[in-house]
Amino acid sequence: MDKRIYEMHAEICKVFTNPKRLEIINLLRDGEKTVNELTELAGVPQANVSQHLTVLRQNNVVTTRREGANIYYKIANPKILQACDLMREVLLEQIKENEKLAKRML
Amino acid sequence: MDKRIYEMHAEICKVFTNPKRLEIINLLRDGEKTVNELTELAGVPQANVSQHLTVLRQNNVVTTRREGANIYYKIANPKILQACDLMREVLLEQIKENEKLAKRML
DNA sequence: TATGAATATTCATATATATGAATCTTTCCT
DNA sequence: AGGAAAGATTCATATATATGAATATTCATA
Repeated sequence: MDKRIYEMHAEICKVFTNPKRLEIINLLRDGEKTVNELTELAGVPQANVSQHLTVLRQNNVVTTRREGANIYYKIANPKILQACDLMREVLLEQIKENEKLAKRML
Repeated sequence: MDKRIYEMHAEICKVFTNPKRLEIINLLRDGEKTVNELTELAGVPQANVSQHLTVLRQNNVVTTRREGANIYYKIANPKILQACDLMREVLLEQIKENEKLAKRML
């Protein structure tokens, strides 16, 4: 059937399993940024930022635009941010649940 | 700051990086199912289904309910399905884009 | 064309993940 | 109590991933 779609889906989700990549994605939330800007904002070595950007680019999560010596990165599809935000909501709800449970333990 | 949230977010996304787990999640879309039902529907060895269900359970992506010898699994939070659906839309849009590009190559 | 700034790639290594095989636990039924 | 069905766990192994270090590429400008 469409087992293939599950494989592709699993593959693209791998992009989101790294905290630094998630931070980069979040930094791009309000529009494009250069590698340098991302490097400074994320506080991670430039080479590492570049490695993560490569992963993001290869999976079409971001697109690029060259302007002189700079390369601007931006989120390719706003739905990606929506999905990330939904997952973050799920996370926060989980945390709240755990807190409730913890209180009941007292 | 909230680096910790990126780590948790990355962690929960690992749940979605396996095609069989995604299939299981999809099988649970319309309501709870037993391990046996999931095993038959997914066409995967029972032990492996159980392994994946453990991952899903540990990450609070599913919840369980015992009824006699059977254990029913269901999706813990509908937002999880929403997020999955959004990512699938992104994927399908990517595929369409690639097809367009391919046609232009002719 | 030489230099510097911006970005990308390669490689090595440590760590994590997926899965089959075997085994164990729980519950039901007689 | 004994056996069968439902589900979980453990272990070993193969494969994938993250990152630092070093190096390479691309572009702008003097």
